[in-house]
Amino acid sequence: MKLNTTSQYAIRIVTFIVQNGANNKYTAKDISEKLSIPYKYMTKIMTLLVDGGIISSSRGREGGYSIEKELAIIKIGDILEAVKENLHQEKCVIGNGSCNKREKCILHDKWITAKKAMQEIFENTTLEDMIIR
Amino acid sequence: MKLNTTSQYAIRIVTFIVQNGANNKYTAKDISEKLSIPYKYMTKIMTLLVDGGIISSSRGREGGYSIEKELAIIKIGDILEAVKENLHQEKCVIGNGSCNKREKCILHDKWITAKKAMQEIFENTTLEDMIIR
DNA sequence: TTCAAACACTACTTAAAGGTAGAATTTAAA
DNA sequence: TTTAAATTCTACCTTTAAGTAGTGTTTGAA
Ligand code: SF4
Ligand code: SF4
Repeated sequence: MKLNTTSQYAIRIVTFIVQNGANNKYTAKDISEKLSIPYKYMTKIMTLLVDGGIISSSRGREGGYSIEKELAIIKIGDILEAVKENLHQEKCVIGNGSCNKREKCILHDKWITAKKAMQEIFENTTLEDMIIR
Repeated sequence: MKLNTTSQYAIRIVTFIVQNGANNKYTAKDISEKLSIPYKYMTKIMTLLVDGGIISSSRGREGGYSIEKELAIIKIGDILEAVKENLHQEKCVIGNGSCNKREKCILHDKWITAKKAMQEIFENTTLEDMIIR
């Protein structure tokens, strides 16, 4: 029961930047060393985050990554979307497709509760919320 | 955010048997057709469930699978354990290893809530609970 | 006692995720 | 204007999960 590695890395990377000052510039080398994420793998993820509008990058000497958007408008879910984690899985883990509005198993309500709790995190937590002061 | 395919199949298989009468015998062919799970893949999972003590099997003509244990003592978590799903992941998805009792991020309490809800399902739901009457 | 119907075992193939390598491009300091 | 430091692009390798194939073993009805 887990997010895939890419998603976990993505969250850690963004969190790291937010925590250390979102507007500062961080090089790929710096981030990969600090977070112990393989350099090449990390840069691949960075490109996804840049394409997804989460992170802004500047190339060349003195270049690096930063976050220029308002932290309050970027949500955890946006990060996951940028790295293509499938957030809105329709079928429940137990679902065989045969259950519906009328017939549901006893797990249903419990399951929905757990699912909601997860999605609440992804959809309502912004980067602003994640700063430890 | 999901259980792996093997685990999902396992839950569906056991649920199917429970739902249609746990003490009856079901052949691999029957189950794989009814649930649309590849035959060979399914039998592999069945062996895990048999080894894990969830399912009992009888070979030969008139053989098949059934559940002879008390349904009330088998938990969803037991099924997942039998197919080797990693249930007790220590690190949280955001965790970088640096957080601890004293320092925790704002997500922590929400995260623990969601995690607990999941584990509650796995550890407290028995097969008995899953019967739709 | 035969033999077909069932599960079990071993080994392989395919697909997807995770990870690596190297060259191309961009940039600004020297 | 050179050059080193940075991101980006394309292609490949490795590992793990998912799925397939074939053979062996067990069992009970005929
Ligand atoms: S009733 Fe709800 S919990 Fe049960 S299998 Fe269907 S979707 Fe899943
Ligand atoms: S404080 Fe809690 S939620 Fe935040 S990273 Fe650490 S374990 Fe995860």
